[in-house]
Amino acid sequence: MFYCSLCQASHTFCIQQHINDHKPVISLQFNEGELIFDEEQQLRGIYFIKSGVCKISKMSANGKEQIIHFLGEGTLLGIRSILNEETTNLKARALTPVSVCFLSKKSFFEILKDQNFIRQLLGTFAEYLKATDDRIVIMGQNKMVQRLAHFLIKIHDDFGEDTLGNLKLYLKREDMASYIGVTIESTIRMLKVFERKGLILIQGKTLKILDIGELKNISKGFSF
Amino acid sequence: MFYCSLCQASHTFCIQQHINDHKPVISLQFNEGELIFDEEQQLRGIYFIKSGVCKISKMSANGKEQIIHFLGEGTLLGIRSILNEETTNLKARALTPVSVCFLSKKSFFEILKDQNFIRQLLGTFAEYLKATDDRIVIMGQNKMVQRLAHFLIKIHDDFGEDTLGNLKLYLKREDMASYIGVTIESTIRMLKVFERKGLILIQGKTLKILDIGELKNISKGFSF
DNA sequence: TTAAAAACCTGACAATTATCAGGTTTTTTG
DNA sequence: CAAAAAACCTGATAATTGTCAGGTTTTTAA
Repeated sequence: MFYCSLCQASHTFCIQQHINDHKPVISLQFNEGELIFDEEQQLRGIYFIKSGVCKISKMSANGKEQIIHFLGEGTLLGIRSILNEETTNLKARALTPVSVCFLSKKSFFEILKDQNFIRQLLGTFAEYLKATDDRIVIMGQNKMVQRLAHFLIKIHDDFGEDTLGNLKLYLKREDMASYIGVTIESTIRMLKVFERKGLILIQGKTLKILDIGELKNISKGFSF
Repeated sequence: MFYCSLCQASHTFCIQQHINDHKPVISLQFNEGELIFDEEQQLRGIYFIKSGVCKISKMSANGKEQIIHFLGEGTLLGIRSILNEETTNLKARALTPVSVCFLSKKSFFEILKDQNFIRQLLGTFAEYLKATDDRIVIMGQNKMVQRLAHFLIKIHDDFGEDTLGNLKLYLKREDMASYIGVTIESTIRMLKVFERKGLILIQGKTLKILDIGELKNISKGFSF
């Protein structure tokens, strides 16, 4: 993590560091719920999340939405389609107010000449691949109890708690369900089970994790 | 696709083209069923599949194996862990006799200086990412009928038919089940359903697809 | 070539998850 | 603020998939 004087934000790595005297990036803001880009769209460049959280999803042939990842600050969006010169295969929507740097395709390929940037990019890709591989394993081998427990831990680890100890990122039951790949009803029922067992506490829009150790056990298929 | 005079094989792209006067690659052979590398292993380099098919899998916390992909010729293995300087997170096992080029870490990083190679590598990563994203959607949103139909089409498209019209790649029910994320029993039962409907024909180790159009419909959740 | 091992198959039953058809509560908006 | 909309919740029931406990067939190896 380092502090970027241009972005005014802390990142694991930052496009702007590599731009130097190339084209300046454009700063864009998206409101909560706004679409950043849709599937099958022709992008003119890539997006770097400075702050906020997005959901990355894809429609199944059934017409149901599967959320692939929740991504926060320090993440690049849209590189895959820019690199392959294809339309996007995923949809990105802001879950909170989101601030991004937009970098044109041309500028991106300029930066791509920088050896340092390439290595960071390859490393990022590699990380992302590892994460998606893990996700396939979880979707394929785990029951929904485990998937929900794993999801809660992930949201806790990735986006943290507020001062009261509640999860910072609020998500609708619908989005939780779409991420873990079950129906809304099943998600609600299992959340209630977790609450009754004293693992979490739900009060309106807030969700507090009370027993992360037990949730970890559940996610691994031990107890429950 | 081009023909590589060193490998004596056709590839979409080839490491050896980029090696020039660097270290020569080592040619390795693996028998059917042999382990190429396991999880949590420290690799000394990367592998490029010249011929044959591998299964790439990962153990879930439950102790059950999830097959992530079946990979054939022209594929690179082990780059993720080399790039991140980490141990492997996946296991690679030969499903048929497999012939690979092994390229040491040092040589790999030499080649990585070549702009052409980098672009090809990034493109490959991007393709792979798209494939895994699709896989998450299928695992999350589709019932096992759809997943099995999708699997059969994929094996057909990726590895083709022999002269008699049977699938070239033979897979055990166990591996089919592990790929689609269900039990062996469920897999067997659904294959029988497909056979009774006249969509496939099973004779011993051979499996012939009779109605690929209908399988495609099923995979999309239409009929059935 | 014949045991042994591995792979394949089946049925009965249990567990998990989805569907449907309502509710209630919370949030948004005119 | 009141009405509308969205989000959340519940129960009854059905569909899907897993588990267990056997089989049979095919392949492997002594």
